[in-house]
Amino acid sequence: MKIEIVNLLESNKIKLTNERKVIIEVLENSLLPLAPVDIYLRTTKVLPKTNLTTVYRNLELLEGLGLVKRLGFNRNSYYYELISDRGHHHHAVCRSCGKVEDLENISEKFIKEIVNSTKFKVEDHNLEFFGLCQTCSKELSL
Amino acid sequence: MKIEIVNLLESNKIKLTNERKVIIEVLENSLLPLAPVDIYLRTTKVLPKTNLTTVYRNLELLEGLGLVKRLGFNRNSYYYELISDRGHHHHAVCRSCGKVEDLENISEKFIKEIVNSTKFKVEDHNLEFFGLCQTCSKELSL
DNA sequence: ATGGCTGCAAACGTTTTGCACTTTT
DNA sequence: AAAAGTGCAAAACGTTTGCAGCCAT
Repeated sequence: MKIEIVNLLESNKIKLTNERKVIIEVLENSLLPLAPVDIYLRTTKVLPKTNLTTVYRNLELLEGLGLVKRLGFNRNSYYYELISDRGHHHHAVCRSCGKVEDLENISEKFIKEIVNSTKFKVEDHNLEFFGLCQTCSKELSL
Repeated sequence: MKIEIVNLLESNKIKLTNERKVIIEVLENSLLPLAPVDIYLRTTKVLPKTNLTTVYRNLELLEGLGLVKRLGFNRNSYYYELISDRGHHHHAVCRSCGKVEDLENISEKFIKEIVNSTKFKVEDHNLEFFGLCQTCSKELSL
C-alpha cells in the first residue's frame, strides 16, 4: 500500500484497519476496474470474515477522499478503480467478453475546451467507449 | 411521434400500442434524460393503467433498436433519452440539483482520433461531465 | 478510553421474470 | 387467428441502513 495513501488516511483520522488495507491492495493489484463483489471475493481470500457491507462502505469512503473512481459502464453494477498518480484515464469496454482496456495518453486538451465552453463548474468527467475488443471482433466475424 | 420512428417499428414488426406511443412521446417531449419512474409517471397521466414493467420493457426494446440511449450518470437509476437525428450528444450533470445540460456542437474529431488509436471496434461512447451548474455554484459560494 | 469501524440482519429501490389475459396486425 | 404486448405479483439484484460489539489509535 502506497505511503501517500497511508498519509492521506492518517491525516483524515481514518483508521488503517486490516479490511481497509486489503481492499486498497486489491484495487492496487488489479489491472481492471472491479465491481464491489469482485473486491469482496478477493478480500475474503486474505481476510475470510470480511463483509460485503464493509467493502461498500470503504469504497464510498475512498471515493469521497478522491482515491477511487466509480465507473458506471456496466448494467449490473458499478465498477471501481484506483485513481492513478497521473489522474484518471479512460476506458474501452468490450460488450462481448467484458474486457476493459485502458486508454492512456489521451490528450486532455479537447476536454478542457469543452469545460471552458460550458457554464458548469466541472469537477470530473467520464469518457468511455463500448464495442468489441480485437479478440471478440475476430471471433464474431468467423 | 415522428414518422421515421413509426416506420422503423413497423419494419421490425413491432406493434404500435398506445403505451408504446405515449412512452416514445414522453421521451420526445422531454428536454432532459429521464429515469424509468419519470417516464412511468408521465405516461400514466395519459394512460393511467400503464405499468412500470411496460416502461422497462419498452425502454429495453427501444434501446435495442438504437432509438434510445441509456445513461449511467446517476447513482440511483439509469436515465434514458431519445437519440437525436444528429447522433447523440454529451451531458453535464449537476451534483447538487441534478440538472442535466446538453453539450451540443462538440467536435467529434477528438473522439475519432481515440477510436482510431485503439484496437477496439468501437460502437458507442459516453462523455459526461460532473460538477455544479451555474445556479448551484453561485448558491454554494455564498 | 473513545471514536471509528465491522459484521450481521433486515430494509430499500430498481429492475427482471412468469404467467394469464389483452391488443394489434 | 396469430403474434406481440400488457398488467400483476413475486422475485432477484445491488446497495444501504441500524445497531451491537470490536479494534486501532
